[in-house]
Amino acid sequence: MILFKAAMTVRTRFAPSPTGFLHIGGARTALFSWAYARRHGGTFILRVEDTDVARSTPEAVQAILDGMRWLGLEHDEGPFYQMQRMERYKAVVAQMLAAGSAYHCYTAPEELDHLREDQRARGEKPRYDGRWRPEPGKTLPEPPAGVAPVVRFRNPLDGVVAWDDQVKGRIEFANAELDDLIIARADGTPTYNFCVVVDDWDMGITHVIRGDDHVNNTPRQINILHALGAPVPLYAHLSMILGDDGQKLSKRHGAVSVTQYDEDGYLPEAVINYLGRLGWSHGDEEIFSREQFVEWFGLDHITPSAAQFNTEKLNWLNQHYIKHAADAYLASEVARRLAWRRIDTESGPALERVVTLYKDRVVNLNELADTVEPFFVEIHASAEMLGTHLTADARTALTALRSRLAEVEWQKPALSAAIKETCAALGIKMPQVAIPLRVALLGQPQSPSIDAVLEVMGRTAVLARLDRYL
RNA sequence: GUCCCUAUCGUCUAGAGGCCUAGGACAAUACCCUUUCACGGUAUGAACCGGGGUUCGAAUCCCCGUGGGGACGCCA
Repeated sequence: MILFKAAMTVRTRFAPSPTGFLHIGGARTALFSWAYARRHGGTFILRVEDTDVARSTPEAVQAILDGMRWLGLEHDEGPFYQMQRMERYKAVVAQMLAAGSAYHCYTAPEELDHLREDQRARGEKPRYDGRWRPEPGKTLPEPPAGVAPVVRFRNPLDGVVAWDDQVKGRIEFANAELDDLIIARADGTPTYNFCVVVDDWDMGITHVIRGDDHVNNTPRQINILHALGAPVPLYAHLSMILGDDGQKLSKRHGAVSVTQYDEDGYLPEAVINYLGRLGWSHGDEEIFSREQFVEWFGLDHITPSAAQFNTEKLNWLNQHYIKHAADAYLASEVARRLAWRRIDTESGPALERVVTLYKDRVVNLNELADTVEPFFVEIHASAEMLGTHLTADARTALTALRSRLAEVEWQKPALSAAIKETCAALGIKMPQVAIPLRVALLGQPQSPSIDAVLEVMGRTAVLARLDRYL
């Protein structure tokens, strides 16, 4: 059987409006759209919905692009900017006006406000009453002089609009619930619901994957598509992501940029994995790479209900990815972070070796940078720490150890033996020398295996640091 | 108010009428490992919102409540 591949090619899009950074909810929507296109060998399109001139900014566009790049969600086409497609929208509006599927409305905004107030007072759903809608046999009011009209879509009066939502199942709306929405403002600029329809049509979008706050827009968009004689794409509405506290995420409450996760020490692999698992599942699978996710991803098995963000689980994944990351990769991440602190990692022990020591002991990259830092800067234990750990007995032990360290072969087994011999000679236990040694070298009583620390730090640095206290 | 969506452990979820004594993961607790702190391992507690149906049988299907969310803009 021969299939028309071109006709079946999946085309998805991510269409953020540049009024702020890319937050976690938008990132998941982008991830799912991207993954769906990748899964089916399709095309992923980035479209910037910047028709709200008052609130859109170039900085926000850049922030979104940065977020996408950090997550590794590369688009195949675009970014397209709606502001650059004005001519096309205006042409379609003119076409609809000519065809009678849209009409001019001269109702002033204040009049609309009154109308809505009255309707609410009566317990009705606020909506435009169709006073300028042309009907056979109906006499329209005389257009007021000097008033620029808006253009409204002539929505069907009865019947239902329905679609099989790919995540929520069949959804139906009675046309009677829908009013005639404005598709072009008085100044001639088109509005959101209209631009989306024209763009999705022009760009050949086959699957609209977006946030579930758009469910109510869908029937209107479908009606416009019908009026235009355009094909109706498949819709998949993703439920929202709630904050860690179960509250809705908003700019004022909890919403942060995905790039903030970078600054906070998260690996993009961990964020992708976490987001992929939030609201989607593949049986009991918890840990999967970006590639594995793409291979498994589908629109079925997406949860229709809202999900609460859980930082603990993200941390767990981040820890996992750090533990399993290549040392060179980790070293470059840590170097970048230490550079933020103006710490030079070029001199001193090989960063990769230090990172190896700590990678399975931390949950994020900043913490890794914290633990690695003492290897590259002169650190001094606090007076309290010294008082507690560098007692007279401890100094005696360290002095004894120092003479062995001065000549021992600088390899873990020999270093370990030197410590054990010192303990045996003095009749003390391991911790009695290992802990003061940690404090002297790193300024803190915990560290990985002390022999490993010695080996990586190097003889010169170890002896120099010890001598400060002996 | 009206319309739309939604409901399994604290959290993310598995579950497509019998496989469910409801599984996994995070988190929690306990123990083990250990030169410290972690890591790791083992174990334990923890859920089908309520009420009606349908059916021999319901976490799964239907209806009604209730809770939660979204929308009702010349915002997107």
